[in-house]
Amino acid sequence: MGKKAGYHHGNLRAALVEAALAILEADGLPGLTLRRVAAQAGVSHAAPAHHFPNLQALLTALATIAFERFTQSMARARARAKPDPESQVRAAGRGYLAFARSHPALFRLMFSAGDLDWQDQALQAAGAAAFRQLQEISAPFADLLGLAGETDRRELERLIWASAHGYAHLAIDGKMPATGNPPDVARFLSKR
Amino acid sequence: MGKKAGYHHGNLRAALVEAALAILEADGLPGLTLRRVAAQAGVSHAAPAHHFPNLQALLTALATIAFERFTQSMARARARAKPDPESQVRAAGRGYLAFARSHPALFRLMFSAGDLDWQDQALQAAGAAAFRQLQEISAPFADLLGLAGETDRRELERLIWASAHGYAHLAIDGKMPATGNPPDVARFLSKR
DNA sequence: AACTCAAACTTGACAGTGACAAGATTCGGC
DNA sequence: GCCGAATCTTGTCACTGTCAAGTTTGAGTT
Repeated sequence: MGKKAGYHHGNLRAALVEAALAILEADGLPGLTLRRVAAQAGVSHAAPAHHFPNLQALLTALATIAFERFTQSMARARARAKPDPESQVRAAGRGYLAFARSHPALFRLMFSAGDLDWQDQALQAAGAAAFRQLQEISAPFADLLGLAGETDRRELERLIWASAHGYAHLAIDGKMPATGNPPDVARFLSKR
Repeated sequence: MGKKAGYHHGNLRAALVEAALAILEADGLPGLTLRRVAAQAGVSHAAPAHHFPNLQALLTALATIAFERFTQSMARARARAKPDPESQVRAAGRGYLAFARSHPALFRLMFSAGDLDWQDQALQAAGAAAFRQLQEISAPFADLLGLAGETDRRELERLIWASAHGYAHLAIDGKMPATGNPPDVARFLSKR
């Protein structure tokens, strides 16, 4: 509905983000330059400056979107799974990995060192929402394991996050199988 | 002795690597440029080309050294620890994390996506040696857990690697506590 | 309905990057 | 002692992000 109207002037910001996402999918992070983004959006090389003061700001906007989709990927997987703690942990892990595998460049961007502005409110919120998914599946699982102490529960949370994150990272770097499920933390931790 | 002799002509390759390591520690990956490396080594901007055909080759050499030090970090930690499987797993995890925390830029470089030439023999060897450390601690621990099937043993190996890797990555990104130990996989897996 | 003015966009420039092409230099082997 | 070849320098190119100016456009006010 009509938000696309007006090109010479229009909703450039959204067009830039869309163009950047397309380039990212096609050529990865190194292929993403402000000038290419501008060109693909049909504007001059300095046009983005009015919507994003610098490259980091554009990357931050992209990462924010990425975190939102990432959260959705975990939420979708969880919704399809059974509600018991073990299944939920497994599902979140699959959602984590699925996003990384289908959008490796976005995933790398989300966790790239200094390229992002973590002072940005929207990015912080999107990141926190993603982390909340992990807290939501971790707590019931800690109960199942009978972990009472806060320290133990936090440690379990970190272990679940770290293993999912590490596996995803190694997988998109070709160090883990390109298909198949991640190691089943839930099974290893609960059985026996 | 005296390998340093001769400067106008000399052992430039080693000097370049040393300069690059210094810059990496000081300013991180984005601060590392061929021209700065050349300047710090006291040669012209095009001098590195004869020793490293392109930037990727230099980064690959750096990553190779990084993997060697990384392996040593794990080996040192293991040597200081008791020989039982649990302690060895814990120690390797600490060594993994210790290296990442004290050389974050090198660690990131080692696992940076397309910046490295994994066809390079030296890099492959150094990477394999590091991975071997994980296999060495994983096998006895699998025995301890009574895992017989090859699939299960491989899955455990991957879980240990992934959790160590993920925690290290998240730690140097500020998403995990800056000090303290990683989650104790060995304890979670064996107790109860 | 005309006018103003700020926002959006363009053009142009600058320092810095990696890579390449030629030249200059210096060392090692005969 | 001298010649060839490896090493290093100088110069240049296309490309990058960022800034400083101009130019266009559209929305709000009177």
